[in-house]
Amino acid sequence: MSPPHRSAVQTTRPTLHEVARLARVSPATVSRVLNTPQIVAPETLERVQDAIKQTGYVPNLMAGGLASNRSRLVAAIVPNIARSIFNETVESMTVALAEANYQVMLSLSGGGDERMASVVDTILARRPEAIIVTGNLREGELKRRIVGTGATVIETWDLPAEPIDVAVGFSHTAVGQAVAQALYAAGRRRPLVLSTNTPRALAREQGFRAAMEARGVATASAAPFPVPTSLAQGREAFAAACAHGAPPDCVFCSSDWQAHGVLIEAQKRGFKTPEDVAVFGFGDLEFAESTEPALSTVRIDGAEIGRIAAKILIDRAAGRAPERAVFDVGFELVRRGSA
Amino acid sequence: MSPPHRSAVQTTRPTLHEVARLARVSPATVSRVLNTPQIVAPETLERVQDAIKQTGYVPNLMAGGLASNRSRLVAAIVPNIARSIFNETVESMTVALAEANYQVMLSLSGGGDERMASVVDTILARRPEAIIVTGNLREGELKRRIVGTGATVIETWDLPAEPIDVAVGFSHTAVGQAVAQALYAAGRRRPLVLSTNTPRALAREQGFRAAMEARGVATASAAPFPVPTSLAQGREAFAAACAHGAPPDCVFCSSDWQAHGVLIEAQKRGFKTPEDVAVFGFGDLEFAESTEPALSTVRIDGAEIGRIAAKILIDRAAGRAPERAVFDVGFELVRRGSA
DNA sequence: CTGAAAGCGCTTACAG
DNA sequence: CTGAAAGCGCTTACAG
Repeated sequence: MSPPHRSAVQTTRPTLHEVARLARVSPATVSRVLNTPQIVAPETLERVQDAIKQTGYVPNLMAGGLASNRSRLVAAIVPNIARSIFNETVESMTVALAEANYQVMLSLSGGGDERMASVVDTILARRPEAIIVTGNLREGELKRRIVGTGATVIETWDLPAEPIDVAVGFSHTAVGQAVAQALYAAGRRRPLVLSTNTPRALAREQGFRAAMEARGVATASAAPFPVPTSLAQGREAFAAACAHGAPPDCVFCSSDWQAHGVLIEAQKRGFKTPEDVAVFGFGDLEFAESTEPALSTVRIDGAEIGRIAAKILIDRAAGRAPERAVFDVGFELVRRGSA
Repeated sequence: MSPPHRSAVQTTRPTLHEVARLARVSPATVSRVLNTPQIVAPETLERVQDAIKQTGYVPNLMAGGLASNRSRLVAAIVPNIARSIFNETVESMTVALAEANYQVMLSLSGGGDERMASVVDTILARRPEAIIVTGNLREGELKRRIVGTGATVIETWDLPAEPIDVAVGFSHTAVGQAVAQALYAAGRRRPLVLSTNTPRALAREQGFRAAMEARGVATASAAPFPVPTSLAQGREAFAAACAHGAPPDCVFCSSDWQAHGVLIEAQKRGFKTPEDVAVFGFGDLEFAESTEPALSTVRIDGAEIGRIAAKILIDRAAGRAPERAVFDVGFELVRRGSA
């Protein structure tokens, strides 16, 4: 991909050998300066570092990774990045891993099973030392392929009963229960749940429904929406709910987007929030505190999930096993004006 | 990072040599099957492909990249991914490049100049064949280092007067002018502009201001906000504008987020939109059509920017120079209820 | 159409 | 603390 019309440009980079020659040491010593500086003599160190600066040398990590069998690469598989709740996790993990000289390869799994298969091949071809999964890694061939690599596998944003390796997340069922309890305590008896077609959103719905049922309250639900969620889904669902008999007196949404949509539609239809209808979101996205009224929601510390994942990886690289197989970061109910 | 407590697991992957042995061909032939299948005999092809399937062989791209001096890697530098307007561009580029067997490395430049420097080193260490920049690549050392690699450099989301190499974007000045013209034509004479501290947002503001001035109208502006933008910024800015004498009769925001915030705050203060105050956003984010009233805004085809960037890279890899140095994807004024 | 051989730029026991 | 040497897993002229 080197541009033909610029082929005259000097494009060959200095190698470790050239640095070694300039510093009058062996290539091995330059390698040590780069990777284990503490074991090289101070004067040598300085001479080599000068040579590195002088030549503008940047190590070739393809060569380094091949020789050392350590790619210093972590693969993160997410459904998408356009409007993803996982982005904060990926971002904080990327920053934390960068300090340990690891780089994150983002891979998009959205777009169906065929794409997922080629995504996995593409990932494995780079020999990542760890693979972070958000969303679902379904059973089967792919999972077996990934596990077979021996790489650390971290599942995030959920607490699987049987983690593949290590998991960092929280209980979606518990979230549903907690919201149901709060809404019940506030006197709500005609709940509506908006869900999506993901296992985690469905787990929240189940938790909610079970907790309401235990209190003798039946829960209505809208057909699961596709992800990513949207304002439009919330508006649409609330409008539909109003069309069928008695409107709900509270709505538990599967995202703050949907919840904001419910807020807008309810207001347009003359409902007062929270008096006539209480609204609960999920995610505590940045805008949640700025809606009118401000959104009550469930806060997940996505950045913390990323930080913990990074720590696990770094510890493993240093030969320390993780303290446990499952890390529960919990969640927090944030009560604001809408419920 | 191989987990100590699982060290008994078979973690060595099959190599190209083993595939070759199984298929009873030379390693070179296996390599050809992988990279230039059209030049190998049909029976040989089949035998090798069987062996690949049987062994579950996945090529090692560190080795391949080292040997061929082609990393098949494209670096994308973005400020952040948590709430970034560039994500659609990155996503569409990633998908388009995947089909050509290129992988995108996402790098986060946010967090100041020191981080940017180490980000660039990290990128260069992987020897990407191309580097995509969104946001700003300021002059100086870093830019020189990047250009020095000989990699294709694509600047996106703007039309620089002197592109480093190739640029894909649109004119922010023209956007500002177009919005000003539309608002003026709608009879608005007390405009307010909300901007951010980025060169592109400032260019839009300048374009807007100049176009209004040419029509004899002065433009008020709020102090530039930091990115990423938010609902809160819009609410705050509109509240502040109302505190100082005559409120604006139209607001041009630097994002749909801000615009939505203005909508909310205006409504809360009893303003009618668009009668009392017209609101224009920027970006045509997914939620823009679902606000109340629906948001008038400027649509940018971010995915198209990504697709064009991918095409340029693929063409270059095939030895075809891009048709031109600057690709203008334009923009579209989307008139909905708010202006 | 296929193979033998050299080499890509590093790292890492091993020896001193 | 440092160097010589082998090797990581591929690709690619070159020769046939």
